[in-house]
Amino acid sequence: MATELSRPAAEKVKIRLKDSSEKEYPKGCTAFDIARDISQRMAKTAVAARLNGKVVDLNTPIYQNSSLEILTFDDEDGKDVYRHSTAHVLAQAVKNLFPNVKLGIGPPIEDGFYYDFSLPKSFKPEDLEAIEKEMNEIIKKDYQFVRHEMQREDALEFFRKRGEDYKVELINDLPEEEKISLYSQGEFWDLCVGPHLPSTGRIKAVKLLNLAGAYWRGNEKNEMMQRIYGTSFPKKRMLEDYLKRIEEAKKRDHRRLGTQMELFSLKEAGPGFPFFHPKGMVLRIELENFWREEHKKAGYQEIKTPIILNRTLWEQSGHWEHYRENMYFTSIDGEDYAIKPMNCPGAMLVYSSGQHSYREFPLRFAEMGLVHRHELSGVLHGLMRVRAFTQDDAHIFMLPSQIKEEIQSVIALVDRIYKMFNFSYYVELSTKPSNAMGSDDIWEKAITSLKEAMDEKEMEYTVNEGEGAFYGPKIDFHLQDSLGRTWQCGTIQLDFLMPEKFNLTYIGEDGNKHRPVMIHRVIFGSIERFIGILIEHYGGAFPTWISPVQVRILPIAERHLDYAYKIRDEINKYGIRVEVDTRNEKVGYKIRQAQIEKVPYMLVLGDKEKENENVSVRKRKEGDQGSKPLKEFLKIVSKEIKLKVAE
RNA sequence: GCUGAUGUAGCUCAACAGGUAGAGCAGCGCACUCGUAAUGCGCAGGUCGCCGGUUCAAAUCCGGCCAUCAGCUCCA
Repeated sequence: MATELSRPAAEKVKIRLKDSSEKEYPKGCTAFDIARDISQRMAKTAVAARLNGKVVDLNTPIYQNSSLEILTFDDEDGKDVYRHSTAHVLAQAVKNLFPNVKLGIGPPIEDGFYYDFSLPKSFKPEDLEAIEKEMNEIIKKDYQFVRHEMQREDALEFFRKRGEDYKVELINDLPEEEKISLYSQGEFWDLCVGPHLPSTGRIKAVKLLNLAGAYWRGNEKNEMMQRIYGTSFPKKRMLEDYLKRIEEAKKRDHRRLGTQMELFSLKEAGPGFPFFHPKGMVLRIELENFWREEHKKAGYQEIKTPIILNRTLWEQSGHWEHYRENMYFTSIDGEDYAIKPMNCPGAMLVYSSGQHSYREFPLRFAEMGLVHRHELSGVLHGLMRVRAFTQDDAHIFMLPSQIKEEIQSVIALVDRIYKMFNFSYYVELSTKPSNAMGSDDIWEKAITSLKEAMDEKEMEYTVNEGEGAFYGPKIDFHLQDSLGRTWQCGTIQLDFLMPEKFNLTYIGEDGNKHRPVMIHRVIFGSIERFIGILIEHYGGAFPTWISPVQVRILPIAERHLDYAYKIRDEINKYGIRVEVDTRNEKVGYKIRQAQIEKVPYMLVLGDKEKENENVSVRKRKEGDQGSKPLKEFLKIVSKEIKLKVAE
């Protein structure tokens, strides 16, 4: 094909490249030809191409004037093609080793790929090694990935004959007019839209990571398949770096750090019911104090509602019908009671215990409410997913005309609080679920309000169809843990239904009774989950203002203990959390301990300091800061704490 | 809840092929009195997740349950 390029061809096509330069190529040339024309390096690193906006195989012939971008592993789409092709190699390897396996699907995902298989015997971890070896054989053979298009009936017949029931189901579900495409490499054929790498040999480093069950098509009513996860890279070194990164991330795991730093613990005695230890409590109380300050400033009033309430209330709120599966129950004097899974009904009762005027609106009731939810045993995860947690809740009652502005002010509060910790977050809009109460009209109205509020602020968000609460749509704020898994923290839910159910009213300008609109919202989400995220975000090295121990005094020898205690008492007077390492150890040892425990400030005290009434300051990140008068140190630390400096 | 894996001292992990448990760190004691990431010696610490079975003998083999981990489903 290289010769074709140099041969004068009758017909040419104009190709506009990524740098918006334009060049002519013979009609029918491929993206790969053009990559080769650009540079040797480009030809080597190219994995696929974007032709007029669509990602295609490198060997796709081009017959029309087009815009073309050569994709490499560094492009997100290129990465997907690379991993997707690796998934096909995985499927081929499994098929070679276990010929009676049935294939599910095998897409690329963030950081890798997976493939779902159905096989009577279950894969053992040892099998992964054998499969990986087989994959490397397939890579070595450098099979071409070849695209084939088939008539629907032929494709159905093809997979039926091979006993690939899942593929048959997939084809049957494809729209009538859709072209059916298959890809083959060597003997292996798979239903696939593509695109793919030119050949298996392009895959340079593969690693199978783990094994898990996954329901066919993500539906728990379907049979469970065996999913193999893996990843691949164009360089061995990149794979090693990736694996190292995972290892490092595991060291930041809040469950591990939480134990090490004595923040909290989880016991068999109470699965999903975390125990907070003194140091974890310090962190928690600091967060709550901060939260109270911010909410007072933002015009919220705090309330507290009971944990246990009568069944009739839950019937009224709709929880009995829509949320019973997740609730715990008890009985008192022969009557049914429920342990609250949400705070809203309590807040409704507070609202309805008096008359309200439109002049009070928006009326903001905040509540640190402890809720219990029966989560499935398999989903429990440290502090991130528990069965009892404290929501930093609020219920805001207002006029319909105040919706947009109020939602925007909650969004602003979320943003302000998250920024305190340098969190980056992403936002989802969740719409009407299948078990919802209320009419489509009301839902439509609520969803539109949320959209408008966000669009006006030019926020980026994705829409999560059918994932709203049963009483209203919501805006969700997601934060990431150390492994990049995301957890929903903040949420803003617009509710026209609860006020209806509880017959809430306010007296309007006209002197008549009207129905208020309500917002449910949390910012931390749950204090427990938020603390989990915080631990992983900072790797345990918290900003000074929330550090359980802010200053540790390290006396050099026993004779410096008295001076250490004197300094400690002095620091204590400033409300700074300080402790003395009284152990009879060398200073290097004490420093190591304090470093491991991520104490922000260490004060080394010996003869020199005692003599000059000084302290030697060491910061956990910067190291030795030299010695200075205590007063000066106090000034620096107090200011850092007061301003809540985030590192 | 489902699939797979794991469960031994406060923590991290050993104990080959059944013969009633061992190390490092942490803790405690003693000596050293020390200057910015581990001083030395000694002591103590275990219902081997729980229940049952096989066996002369079970941490080890088998069954049930519980918890944890990864993922699926679900959610703050």
